[in-house]
Parts: sequence; structure tokens; C-alpha cells
Amino acid sequence: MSALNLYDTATRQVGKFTPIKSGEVSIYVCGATVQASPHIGHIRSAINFDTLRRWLIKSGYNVTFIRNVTDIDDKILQKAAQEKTPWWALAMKYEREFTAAFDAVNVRPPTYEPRATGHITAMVELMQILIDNGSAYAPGNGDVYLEVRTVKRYLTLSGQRIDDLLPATDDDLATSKKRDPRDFALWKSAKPGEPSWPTPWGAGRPGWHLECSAMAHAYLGESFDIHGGGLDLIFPHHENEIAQSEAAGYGFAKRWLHNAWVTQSGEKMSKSLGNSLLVAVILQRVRGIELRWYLGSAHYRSMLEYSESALDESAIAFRRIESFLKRSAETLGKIPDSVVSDSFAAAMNDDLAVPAGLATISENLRLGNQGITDADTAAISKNASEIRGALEILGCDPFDSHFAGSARSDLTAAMDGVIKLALAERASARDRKDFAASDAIRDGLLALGITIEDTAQGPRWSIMEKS
RNA sequence: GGUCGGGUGGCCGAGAGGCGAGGCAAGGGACUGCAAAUCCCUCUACACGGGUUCAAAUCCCGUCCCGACCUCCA
Repeated sequence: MSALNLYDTATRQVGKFTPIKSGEVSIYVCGATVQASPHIGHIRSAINFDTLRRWLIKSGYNVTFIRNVTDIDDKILQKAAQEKTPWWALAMKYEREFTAAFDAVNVRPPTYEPRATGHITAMVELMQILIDNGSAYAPGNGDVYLEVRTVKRYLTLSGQRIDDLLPATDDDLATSKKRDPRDFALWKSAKPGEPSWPTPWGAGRPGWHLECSAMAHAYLGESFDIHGGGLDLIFPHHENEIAQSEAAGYGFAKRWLHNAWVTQSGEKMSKSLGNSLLVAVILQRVRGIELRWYLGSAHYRSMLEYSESALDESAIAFRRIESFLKRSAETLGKIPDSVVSDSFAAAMNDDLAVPAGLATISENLRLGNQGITDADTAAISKNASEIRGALEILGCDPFDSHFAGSARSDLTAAMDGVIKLALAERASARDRKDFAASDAIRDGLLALGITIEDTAQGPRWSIMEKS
């Protein structure tokens, strides 16, 4: 099998992936700030990194996957005040929504999912190191800032120069205790009524960036293999994580991966633009497995332009594949094995080139369907197995127990018996060329959501998917 | 202003010096009582203008257009 090559935002090049420790991969992904319901952009990010994780595991690595939850920040406090609910209740409510959304699209739970508020001690320790070595300062008002000009390398990920940055506008420079307007808050002093935790520099709460440095260090150590997140996190969030962590003497992330947006009319989906499509709403249109297929089918670094018709077409394409697999299982009398083909592996090893991988699935699908027509068991088995192997990596294996649903096999068997009675009636009508009667039976079943197809092996029924 | 992406056929979407990924749609055909499903065949491209090269969608220069980030963001 060829070796895995991955893009690195820091070098803007695809290069051979070599883990720090042979056979082990450590990943930190910036997860949700739980201040609103998840939209499909959030879920796309999670799917991209879940696919990476699955591929690493399939490639034989032992993967430690950390994805955090930011459960305290300005917006959470703001929204909690608006809704007159405790901030922690609001955060937990949305955290559960994110968990449910991840689950619906078969994103595996991370190895550990740390919350910011559970790691205050680690953050205070990190701030102490930074203050002791002169990288950070506490001006006495309860805030703690990182002094960016003391950092040896700053803005290496986004390729900017510190003097090119537009000066902060949201900061009241006249009253700010910052030494430089580009310095950023590690810790924010508590305003009256706000939650706070005690520190040697005053009571307050974490700045956004500090938590990730502290939690990555807590679970993955001073250096780890991959740090991921959305494109918009490159600056400031990831630059600031690097600044803090490197100033503390940590090696930090060896490679940076960033996923692109889901867009609408070319524009990024975001709550502030009011164009976000909530996962819960989309799931009324297509099944979770279909949403995953749609969101996971684009290359992770390419924008994915959302449209209803693209989603529908994608779902239909997926059902073709699914239908072939189910038919294969019927023909073979067992669920096909899961095999990763060389061509799919080569695609995945090339910076997770999922679209190239989909081309190999198309080829398998064509040959497999041919196999069904020709009753060529070997061809069916080979192609069904290779499709299943690919779908497993993409998190879209219809035989995955995650998607098996609640269909009870005894109910299915009973239904099969009932439908076969109807099909027997239809067969005898067809025998006496009473096509009006036979079509009435087929149409009647169709009205109930059951499709009948006549195959070389006789009629076959299936339940129609929604939409 | 700085930094970073992008513009490919009717649509979606890869590729990154040579032999036109793939899918959807469309047209034709096979199979079928009809349908559905499936298979086979066919068609249509690289924003624009220069340049480099035996050869450019791909490299270089310029232009136009779209988007992202610059302290809320997946």
C-alpha cells in the first residue's frame, strides 16, 4: 500500500505523513463552541476529520483523537442572559445537539472530548509559565495577555506580518491595558454577574485560545501529529495557540489540516449571515447516511456549494450504491466482506482524495451490476466488498450497525411474506396476460411506499427512501 | 491595505506539462407485456490576453471576476 500524503497549511504543500511515534497518531481538532444549534458546515468539518481518523485506523495506526467543546465564551454568556437561562444549561443543551448531529452522520465519538471549563487548572499553570518567562503579562485589571512581539515566530501559519494586521477595532484602545493592540487575552477578568474562576491575577474566565493549548498539552503532550479545524480558525485562533504553546516551550502540532466551507451562493454558511442550514432540518429531507455521503464526497479542502438539488441528486446516487449492496447480499446469501481496493487506497493516500475514490466506487458499481446481470458470483463479491470497504472509510456503510436502525427482523420477515402473497397474485395475473390486474397490484404497493422490480431472478421488493 | 483560495462541458466535480477522472442530465441502443432497475454507445471543457515549451487546463507575466481571513466563526 502506498504511503499517506497530507497537506499541511503551514507549508501549503502535500507531503509524506510520518507520525512522531511509529504506529501512533495523535490528533487535536477544534470542536464546537456550543452557543447555537449545529449547521451542516459544523458537521462537514467533523465528517472530514472522522474520515481522516477512519483512514488512519484502517492504515494500521493507533489513533488518539481529541476534539474539544468550548463551553464558555462571550456568546454563550450573552445568549444565556437573553434567554434568562444559566450559561451552563445553555451550553449543555447545544452540546447535546452537537452530539446528536455527529451521531446522526456516524461521526465516531472522540477518544476524549474535553470541555474548556474542566481544564481551568491546566490553563492557570500554562499562564504561570508564560508570565514567568516573560511572554505574558497581567496588567492588574484581572486580564492576562500574551505579548505577541516577544514570540519568536508569530503568524507562521497564515503567512502574515504582524504590522500588516488591521488594528483591532473592538477594543477600546484608550482604556485597554494591552501593551500592543495585537496582544491577545489569555484570560478575561469577570464582569459583575459573570461566572469566574480564581487565579493569582484575579477571578475571570478563559480567553478563547488558551483552552486548546492547555487541553492539547494535557492529552497529547508537548508535541502531537495533527491539529485540525475549519479554515477560519487559522487566524487568529490557531496562530494564537501556536504562539502560546511555543512560548511555553512546547513543540505543539507537527501538521495543520483545515477544512473548507459549506457555502450558499458562494458565501460561507454562518449564523451571522443567517444562511445556516441546521442539521436537524436537513435530516428531515435525507437520512443521516445520505447527508454524510453528500458532505463527505467533496474534497475536504474544496468549498462545497450547497443546493437542495445537489443534495437530492447525491442522495439518489447513494441509494444506487446502497441498492447494489443490498442486492449483492441477497444474491450472495451473506453480507459482503469489507475490502479496501488498491485504487481506493491510493486515492485516500493522496491527501484524502475522496472524489478520486468515488470514481473507483463507480467502477465497482458498474462491474458489480454487470455481475448481478450475469449471475457472476465472484464479480459480485469482489465489487460489493470493495465498495463496502470504501464506504466504511467514508462512514457510509449501510451494513454498519450504526445505521441498521430499529427494523426488527421478524417484522421484515412477516412483511416479506405478505408482499409475496401479493406478488403471487400479480404473477398469476401476468400469466393470464391480465396486465391491468398485475399493474394494479404493483401500483397499490407503490402507493404504500413499496417498489417492485422484475429481475432475472424474479420480482424484488424494497421500501422507498424519503424525498 | 496585507494574507490566502478559486474561475473546468447543460449541471456537479477531479486533475496540475503530453495520452479528455468520475457522476448527474441529454440522445441512441439492449433487456421488459409495460414499468423499474441494470448494462452498452454518443455528445459537450478548461475566465480573458500574452509568453515559455516539440507539447499548456496544468508553468510564467498581465487583466477581469468570485470568495475567505485580518481578534465572534467549522
